[in-house]
Amino acid sequence: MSAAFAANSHAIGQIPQNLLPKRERRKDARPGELLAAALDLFVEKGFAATRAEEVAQRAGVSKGTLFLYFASKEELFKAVVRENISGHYPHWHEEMQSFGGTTAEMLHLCAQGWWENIGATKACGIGKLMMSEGANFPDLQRFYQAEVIEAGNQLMLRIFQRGIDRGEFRADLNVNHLVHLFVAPFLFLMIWKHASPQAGIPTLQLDPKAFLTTQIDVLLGGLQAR
Amino acid sequence: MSAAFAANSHAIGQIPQNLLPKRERRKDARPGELLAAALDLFVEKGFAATRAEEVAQRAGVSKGTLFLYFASKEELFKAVVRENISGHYPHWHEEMQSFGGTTAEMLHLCAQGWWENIGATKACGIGKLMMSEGANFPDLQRFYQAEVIEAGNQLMLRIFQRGIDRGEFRADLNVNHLVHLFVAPFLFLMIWKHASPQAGIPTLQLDPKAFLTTQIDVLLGGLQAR
Amino acid sequence: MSAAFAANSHAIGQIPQNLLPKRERRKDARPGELLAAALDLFVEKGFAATRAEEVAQRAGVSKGTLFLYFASKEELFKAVVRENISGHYPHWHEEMQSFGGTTAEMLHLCAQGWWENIGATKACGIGKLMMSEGANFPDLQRFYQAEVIEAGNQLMLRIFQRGIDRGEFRADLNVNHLVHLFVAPFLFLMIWKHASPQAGIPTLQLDPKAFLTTQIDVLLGGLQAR
Amino acid sequence: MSAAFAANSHAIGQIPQNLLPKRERRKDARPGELLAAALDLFVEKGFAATRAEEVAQRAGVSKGTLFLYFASKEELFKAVVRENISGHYPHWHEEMQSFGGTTAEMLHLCAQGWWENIGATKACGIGKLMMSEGANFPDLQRFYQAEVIEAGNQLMLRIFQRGIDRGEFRADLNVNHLVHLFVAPFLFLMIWKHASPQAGIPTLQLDPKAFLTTQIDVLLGGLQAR
DNA sequence: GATGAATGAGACTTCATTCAT
DNA sequence: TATGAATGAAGTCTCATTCAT
Repeated sequence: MSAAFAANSHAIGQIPQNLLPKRERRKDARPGELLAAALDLFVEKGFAATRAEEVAQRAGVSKGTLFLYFASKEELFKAVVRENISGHYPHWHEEMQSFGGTTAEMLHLCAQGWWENIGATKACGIGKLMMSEGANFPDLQRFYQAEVIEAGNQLMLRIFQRGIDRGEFRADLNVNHLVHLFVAPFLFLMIWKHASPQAGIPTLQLDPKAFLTTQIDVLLGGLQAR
Repeated sequence: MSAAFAANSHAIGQIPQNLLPKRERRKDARPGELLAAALDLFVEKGFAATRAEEVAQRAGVSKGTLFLYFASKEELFKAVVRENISGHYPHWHEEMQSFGGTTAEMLHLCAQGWWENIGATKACGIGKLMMSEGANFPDLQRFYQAEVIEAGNQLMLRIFQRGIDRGEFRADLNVNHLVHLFVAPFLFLMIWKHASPQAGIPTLQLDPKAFLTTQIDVLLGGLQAR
Repeated sequence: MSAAFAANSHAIGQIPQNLLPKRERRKDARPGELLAAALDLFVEKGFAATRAEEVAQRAGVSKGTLFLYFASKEELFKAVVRENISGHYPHWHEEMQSFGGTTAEMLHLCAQGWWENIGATKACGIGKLMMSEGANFPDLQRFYQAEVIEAGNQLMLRIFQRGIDRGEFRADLNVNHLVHLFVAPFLFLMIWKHASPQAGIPTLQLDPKAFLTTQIDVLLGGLQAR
Repeated sequence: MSAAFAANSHAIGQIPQNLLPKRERRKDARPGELLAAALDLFVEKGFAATRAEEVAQRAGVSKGTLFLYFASKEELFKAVVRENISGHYPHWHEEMQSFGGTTAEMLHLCAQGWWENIGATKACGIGKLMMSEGANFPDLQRFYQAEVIEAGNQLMLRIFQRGIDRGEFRADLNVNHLVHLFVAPFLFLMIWKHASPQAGIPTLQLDPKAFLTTQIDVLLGGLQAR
């Protein structure tokens, strides 16, 4: 197992299309091109400062075409979030269901999967964006809270519950708190990544994967059923 | 010494005005009220999302008055930065010049001063704001880089140089790197403070002053001339 | 006679097609389906508010197909007008030419034909539409004026002239005025029909055919050559 | 009494301002100028076809200024309706309260007031506009229904009730129906007025005030308590 | 100095129309 | 012939900035 856990990198729901007639291929490719351009620009400039026309231009289409595929700038953003973040969840959930190893292994695979699919990619910038601008776009804030945060927490909740149910973890701890503890280092990495490039922040040398591994090991140390 | 180092809290350049006739006082107070309102709103909503009129309203004046004192929204922001961050530098520089203790003590006082004047105040949000929005406002980015980051680094550079010159610190290390190492925990606190309230970031219990003390002690441990 | 006068209801220029192979039939039916959909929507929502795509959808074809048959939305509207209003004129003209009865009978048959083919159908809404929106679409206004109003008036003119020529009507009246007098009740019915459903207009019980009959009889009373 | 009933023609809530400093006067005059321009254009071209910028231009101001006074095109329309139609209601209501004559006289004065303040003015076009375009702007439709139609009906309801209560009118009739009967000729005039100028509608000579008088007399004939 | 009315560039969004397939 | 993806002009609305008073 597990290879798959971490390896469906990008291209959620994208199919090789080299056999389709060109027009058709174009049609199917458009949303992807637009989503890619939008991800770039949203992460680069923020939501408010990204102009719809610029997204279209970068995707090589006209302004009108963008609105052909996405009803509004906010819907475009939601699609970017689904494509790059919450779209991974169902797959991760399946992986988890069919996983045979220990729950500790599972948590490490989660970390690896997250890093490879989100942490190390531009998708990571979306989290930072929501922190900066969320308050100005309540609809997006609600969407992100529900579709990314809550849903993500649910995913983790099940894993910790599995650990408890199988007797691997102590049963006397609040599972929600465990989730928060587990998630904290991921959030830290998200911030750290996007704080760096800009305003003169010094190196703060850090190997993210090693960092995550350490954090999880520490957590697991405290979780082990005696 | 030192009390002054940490205690010029707010109101840089503001004079107690309770003795002036009311009309006069109001007039002189205007820019201060505007700067306070602007700080609040910039930190709360970001630079782009803060409307000039709202700043004026919160300061109890009209939009026109704002532009009477500040040529543009960007200039207003610069003034806020000067008032709340770089405005401290000359004073800190003087403190440093006249300081009689060890350089290690000096660094601890720096940390304390920073925390009390910036870290614990709204000014802290400006750093986060520059990280989020800096890229969209190159002029501000340049200004902040020069007036806050470079100037701050110069300040620290002189302190470390003093330590080396006085034989307190090892002389075989790159002083710039030392500055970066020293500054990193401050940046971390800045991020940590502004990451919390919003999108589901968990508590991450942390006593900032103790955290800074520890970080500096660790650094000093490695710096001590043998 | 006369049956024909009143009975070519809809489907001007439409041919029974049940014997053709399906593909062919569809092809030829296209414009008719589009015209029907367009009539519905124009009457329902007005000219400006009717979107071309919606017309196409309701006709079960794509937007492109609509523009294959009609060069523009305005041309589509003109075609609707021809199909449903002015398209009747040639036929009515022929009826008139070959009609053997009195001119008074003729006028009553006109009223009946108008009511059955226009007044009682959706076509009636086109008149109201031109009253509401005509001013915003000068090209349509001109077209309607010429093709529907002027041409219709010509038709009536000939009838009244026939009455005069045949000594049935007084010869000392301005024929144009007679036409206007005759047409007024038709306009009234057009307005009345489309004013009702909406903004609180009360029932105003009215039997349109009886109303027309009465109006014409009154007119004829004044027209009779002594 | 009664003069006032019919004579507050236009200028609801407008005060002679020749004594105010020019700037102030300007400020207060703007909304009125914009409302006048908007009334003209809405009646002339309809709601959808009227561009905000055109309204501003005709009022001699810029696009931005319009939105300074009216939050949206729909709000502008509502303000036009209030200024020209429902704004009269409170005054009419007071007139009615303090009126000493018979209810029949009252109804005639209503008709006169309506004709002078609405029927004979551009305000009359608003009714026609709502009939044509209301369906496309549900929010306006609701507003108009509540603020103009329902409120107007309430006004009339009280009058008829007064007639019944004072024994002037038969008590065995549904008062709502009476209101509808009374209102019908007003609606007819509204339509009639706006049907004429455009698509070649013939003269249909009609003296509106005489028409209203006749209609009301007929109604009163049927209403008289025996 | 202070005001706040006025401006207009610029953003999002709609939709008739085109055109490659 | 039929499609439907693509376009871009045009419309509504926002807001930093100006300026007469």
